[in-house]
Amino acid sequence: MPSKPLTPFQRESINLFVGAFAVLSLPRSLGEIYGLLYSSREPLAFDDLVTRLDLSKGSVSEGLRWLRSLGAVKLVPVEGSRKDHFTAEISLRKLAGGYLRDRIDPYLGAGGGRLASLKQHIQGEGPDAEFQEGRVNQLHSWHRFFSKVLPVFKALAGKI
Amino acid sequence: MPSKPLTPFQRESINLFVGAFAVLSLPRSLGEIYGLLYSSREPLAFDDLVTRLDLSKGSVSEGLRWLRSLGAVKLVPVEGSRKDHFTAEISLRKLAGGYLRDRIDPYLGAGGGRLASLKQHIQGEGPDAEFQEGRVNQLHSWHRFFSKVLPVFKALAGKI
DNA sequence: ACCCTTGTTCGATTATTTTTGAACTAGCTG
DNA sequence: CAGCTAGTTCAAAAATAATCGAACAAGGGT
Repeated sequence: MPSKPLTPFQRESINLFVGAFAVLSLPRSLGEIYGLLYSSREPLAFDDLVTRLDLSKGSVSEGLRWLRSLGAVKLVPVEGSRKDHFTAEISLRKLAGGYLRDRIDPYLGAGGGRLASLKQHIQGEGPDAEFQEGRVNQLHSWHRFFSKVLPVFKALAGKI
Repeated sequence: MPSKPLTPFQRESINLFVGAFAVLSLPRSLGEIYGLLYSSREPLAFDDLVTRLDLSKGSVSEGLRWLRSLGAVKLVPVEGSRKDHFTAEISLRKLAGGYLRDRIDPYLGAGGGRLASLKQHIQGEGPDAEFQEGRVNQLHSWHRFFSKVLPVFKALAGKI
């Protein structure tokens, strides 16, 4: 029995975020949780999420863990309740920043090492070796590009 | 029987691209195909990909279709062969542009409509309605942000 | 016209990811 | 301390996605 049915505004918001999360290949349950929190004025308790979204406790627990580690959801204390309550983080800086930090930065960070290793494996003579060097150089310039652009992106997101 | 074993340089390149594709949650086979083409000086025929990567014809066919539709791989004519031959597109502008065009732009493009629809569903009185309007306004500003920043990103990628 | 060779399509299979649910831990509360 | 309530964990189930492979076009070449 859903304790309190979702409002149309909440349902639409949830759809919108489910879609946005899907663009990043993230599971539906994350979009639902974030979407409901985003469209709710009051912080919601753990089991509001379970009952109103009709998800299992397990999904909500893991979903919240993921969203919190990203910085997309905050735990807020609620007067007179010992339940955990949550709200959506609505700073684009933190949302986008968290995603980039968790998913992109690690790969980019390891990129330098990977490129050095790739360079080790250049082999052959003449045109072959030159071709391979050209590729490695290009990968370096891609790496530099992303290393410069992503921080700028984060900074711009902070202006919103 | 693998016709011609992969060179260490090719194996490393493939790993690198498998990882990069994984960051975007794209399947391993796409990374393998792109990685091998990227690290091969000569265009490769369809069944070079099949035998050297040990993938099925089906996977290679669908993988190439996907990569081509993105603009990441080009079909090139090869003198005296009626087989299709392929090379990697190495312009970052085209790679990133193709990905954004296919995966992000459609969502962003539909975003305007979705937001208008969300606005329709605002309901309630006083603080509730104000809260919901606030959310819709914020979503609009996020939408504007991405609509401005992504083209700039594409333009910058063209400089590489 | 009839074979090859080349590549595509698409249902079946396999692998991976997501979700569930039940057992468990933590720690308040009376 | 016993009994609740709140939330986590993790193995199993369900759902989804990726890959395979056999049947099928398309279009030369002889």
